[in-house]
Amino acid sequence: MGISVTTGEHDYTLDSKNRLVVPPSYREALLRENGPHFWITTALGDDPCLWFFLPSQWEKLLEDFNEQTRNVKDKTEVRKLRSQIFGKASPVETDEQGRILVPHNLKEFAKLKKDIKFVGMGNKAEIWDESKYRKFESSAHTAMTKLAKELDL
Amino acid sequence: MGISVTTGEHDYTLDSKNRLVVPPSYREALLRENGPHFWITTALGDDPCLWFFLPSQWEKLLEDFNEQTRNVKDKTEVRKLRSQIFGKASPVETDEQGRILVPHNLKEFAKLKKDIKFVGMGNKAEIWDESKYRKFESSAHTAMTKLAKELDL
DNA sequence: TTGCCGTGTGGGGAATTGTGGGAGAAAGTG
DNA sequence: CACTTTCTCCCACAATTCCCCACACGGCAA
Repeated sequence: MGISVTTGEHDYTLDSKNRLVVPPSYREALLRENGPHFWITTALGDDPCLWFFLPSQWEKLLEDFNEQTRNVKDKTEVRKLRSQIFGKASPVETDEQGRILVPHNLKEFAKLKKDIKFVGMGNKAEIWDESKYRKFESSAHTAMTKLAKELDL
Repeated sequence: MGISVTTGEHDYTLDSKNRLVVPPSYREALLRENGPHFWITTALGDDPCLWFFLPSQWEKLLEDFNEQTRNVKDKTEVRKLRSQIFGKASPVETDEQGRILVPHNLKEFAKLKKDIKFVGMGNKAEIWDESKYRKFESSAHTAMTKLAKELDL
């Protein structure tokens, strides 16, 4: 399946009505999947960004989650995790101009201002406030440089 | 099977007459199911919140309950659980503005004040007092971060 | 060049949604 | 019985959301 679709950086602006353009390649991919809508949610790690999925990518995430939590004995823990995944996620459709509406709580979570980075990651996309992304990128770069030295590549 | 309906966080206020708005997507789902009403009851486990169901979700809960308690030896415990879930359950209809009336005992159980979080969980929704939910959320988030690393998401 | 199309950005206005309150009906109380 | 309280069915209204339309810009083909 086309990993080529979900790569690359895209610069957009979040307007006063919280609308955000989805890259054309994603819209085409949605059509190819006959999907009804995208999925958007908070990042599950430590990064203050949002995750954005095609239907197939979202299904995959759910499968992985079910797989991983299948043999957890204490189901209250699993319920907590469910609340993180489902509780934050929203299905989003594009308008005629190819824009989605970013839910308030997600905009809040990722501290999105006006300038937005849309970053393809293969199995998902990430949505970043542009200034936050620059900081993250540079720190990621130094960490990577460090690792590169140790790896003797 | 539209799991897509019951997701996301929704902020509402419980008014002086114990009325609470149901998110529009749930109302639409009820119409699609030709259902007469929603179901509301106390949560199982330790969480001081309410559970809220579409008719189809309620049916599913019934089945799952019977299924999973079939080979429990101590039937007294099963009866207690059953009365906990089904005994306190109420069918609830929306008024013209899309609000349900929260039963006294349930409001009491979940310690609901004014600010309410309505949280979709895929197979149900949870109704939380907003301040209680914030605490629960932070503990859930750390658990999720841990899992995210293990899952390599 | 000129015209056309896809794309990104903005805005107006109608429709929906969320919140509150009033008046009468029903139910509980002395 | 009278009287108070609680419900229930309305109505009102502000805020938000949704559905269009407008337009600038750039690539591309005739």
